[in-house]
Amino acid sequence: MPKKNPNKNNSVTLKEVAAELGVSAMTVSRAVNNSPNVDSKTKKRILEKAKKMGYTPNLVAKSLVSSKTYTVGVVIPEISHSFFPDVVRGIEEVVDSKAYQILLTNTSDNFEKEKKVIEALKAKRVDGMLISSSLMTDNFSYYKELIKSGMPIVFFDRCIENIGASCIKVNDQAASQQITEHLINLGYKKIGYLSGPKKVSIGKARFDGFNIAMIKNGLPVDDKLIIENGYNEKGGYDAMKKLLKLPAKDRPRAVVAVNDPVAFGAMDAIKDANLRIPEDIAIVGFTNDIRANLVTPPLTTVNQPAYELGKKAASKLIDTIQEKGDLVENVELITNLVVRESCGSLLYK
Amino acid sequence: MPKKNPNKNNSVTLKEVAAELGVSAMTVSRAVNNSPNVDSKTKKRILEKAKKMGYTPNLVAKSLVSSKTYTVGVVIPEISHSFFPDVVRGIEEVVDSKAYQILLTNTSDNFEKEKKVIEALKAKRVDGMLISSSLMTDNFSYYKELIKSGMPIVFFDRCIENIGASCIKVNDQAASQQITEHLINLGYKKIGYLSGPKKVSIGKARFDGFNIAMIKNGLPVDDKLIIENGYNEKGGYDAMKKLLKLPAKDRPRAVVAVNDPVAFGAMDAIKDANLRIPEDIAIVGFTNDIRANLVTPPLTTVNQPAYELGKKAASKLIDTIQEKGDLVENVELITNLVVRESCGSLLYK
DNA sequence: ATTCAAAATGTTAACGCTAACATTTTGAAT
DNA sequence: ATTCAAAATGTTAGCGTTAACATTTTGAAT
Repeated sequence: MPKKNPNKNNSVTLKEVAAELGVSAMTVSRAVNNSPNVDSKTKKRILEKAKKMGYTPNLVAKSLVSSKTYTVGVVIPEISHSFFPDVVRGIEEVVDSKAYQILLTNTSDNFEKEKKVIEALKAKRVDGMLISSSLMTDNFSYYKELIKSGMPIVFFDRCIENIGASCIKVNDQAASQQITEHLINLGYKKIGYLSGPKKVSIGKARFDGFNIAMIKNGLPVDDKLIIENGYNEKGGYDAMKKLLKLPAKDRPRAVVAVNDPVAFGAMDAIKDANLRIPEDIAIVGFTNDIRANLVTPPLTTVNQPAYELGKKAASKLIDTIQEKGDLVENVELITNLVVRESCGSLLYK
Repeated sequence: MPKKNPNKNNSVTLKEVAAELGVSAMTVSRAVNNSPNVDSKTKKRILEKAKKMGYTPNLVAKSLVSSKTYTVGVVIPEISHSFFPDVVRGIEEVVDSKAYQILLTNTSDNFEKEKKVIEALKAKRVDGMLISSSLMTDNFSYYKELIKSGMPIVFFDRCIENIGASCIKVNDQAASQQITEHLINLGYKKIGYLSGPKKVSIGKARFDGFNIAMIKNGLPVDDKLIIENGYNEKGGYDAMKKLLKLPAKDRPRAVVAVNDPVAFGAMDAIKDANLRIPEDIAIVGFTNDIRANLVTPPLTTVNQPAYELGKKAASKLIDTIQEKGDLVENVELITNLVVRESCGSLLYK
């Protein structure tokens, strides 16, 4: 068992390779970094010796010199469902191709934790951050300062717009309006809305879209039919339960959910109440979660290109880090309505 | 627009705070690190000034001194499906509670990329690594050297056992045997197997379990009914297609898939061939993917506690890093058979 | 007032690397 | 053989921090 000082790693340094060969550390540095002006024989000797000694460059030291870590922070509100993993896959792919890596952090939709992890990422001197924020709309100062400090930031999906950072997202409001109008066109009039917290960007945008659709079509927006809760299955289940407690005649005939997990939870609540989807209550979601076409009945939803969103956000961040192109940009990726069975229809009956 | 040198970050240093206050950098260091022997008034002055100046400690420099990064590398073969995101959630939770963060890397099940990312993680001087390896069973030397170098490693799910690193996984072989015997007990005799590459630990273990079950029950293992392919939906689809090309009388009456995604792909292939599950071909999986109870028919599978597996692996790694407890340990988490409808039954017909 | 240990603060060097500059070596042209 | 620019190699200092040791200040006990 090789003894070792617990606080010191025992890895080989440039200097040790240099000493072994009787050259200077600088020459070794040049050799391992493919710098010019190194004799090819010297280089060969050095690389061989370095390999034999198990030399691995110390990027911590290198970062201290260069002020670059080739690491980007990724801040997401949850890891498990299908949307964020797909986004992360897109991010990873782009970032890896540019020789960066990602420090992944999860905020559990908690702004205090969000601030905490961002401070940690700052301390670790990431070259930039990709953030899907759980931030309240009334507290931008934190991010304004972060951006002012020069940290490259790209928001994605849950954006804070127009405070100096780029934003990659989908046309939440328009898509939400579109799917609501789809229900309206199918003949539904009494439509409820299962919202996430409206202080989150997507919460507000999607709710606005719902409202616009209703108003534009002369339908009443009934506050009793709008329930705000979390962005996950449990949030949807509990919200729907509340709607179902209303007297039958007051209940919505159709429901728009802020995202698919909420819709799934709501569907469970509807089934638990022994009601049928869509015959008793129709429902639509937003995300096109991996489960959307598997639930019973399959969920009508808005397809959000998660993987592409991740790729685009990562490209934009790396461009920002490398100061290429227009620095600040708001990008809206295209969504499309995916009509399945959960929305049913009131026509031709 | 604040001008800045692209290669220098403009963050405030200890020394700058010190100069501003006319004290030494060391005193500032002590103040911000809560070291003893700092006058409480001095400390207060320093902390206030540091805050006002926007000081954030530079962990890169700190790491260079301490040889600790409070970062662990996580190496997984894919990001998108339900199993690994759940594992990562477990990892993140534990690691965060100990003030570590994770550098997440994706190998796409490619051993060359696996080596590449591990080299990058070494260069970044992570304090340890959590690895789910796509490694060939005949090439342990790479990992043996990595472990010998003193890098704390914990394998999870796809382990390389008994080469000096801990391993957290489920009882793959026994569980695979159990689910195969479940099929046998339901009356199936002609059973096929959709395998992942057997050079991956779980590939071999699960296949062994299948074989043991067959042999123990006096059933023939027919090589033509065993197809090896990838661990994902497409792998399962293509593998099943091959089985379906057999003359009807040679086809398996039931199929064991190495994991749920492979089972999902196979189910699509079966449906595309206009056959019924389980009436024409029964099928079982392994994982208890989030989709397993949603597909039609719901998939009989082995529940693998992904989140707990992630938590356990992370705890073990941090214990190893901090040199607590027995260093090397093989842990098998408990699985349970989840019987749904895809396995059907040949009994009482 | 003096003493002196404890508390507070300061100085130096080192972590591993590379930019910037300095020196030595090489080898083609005379 | 000498010259001298180009190529190869070396030296120094600094990135931001802290461990280890050095010095100064404090204040209770005399």
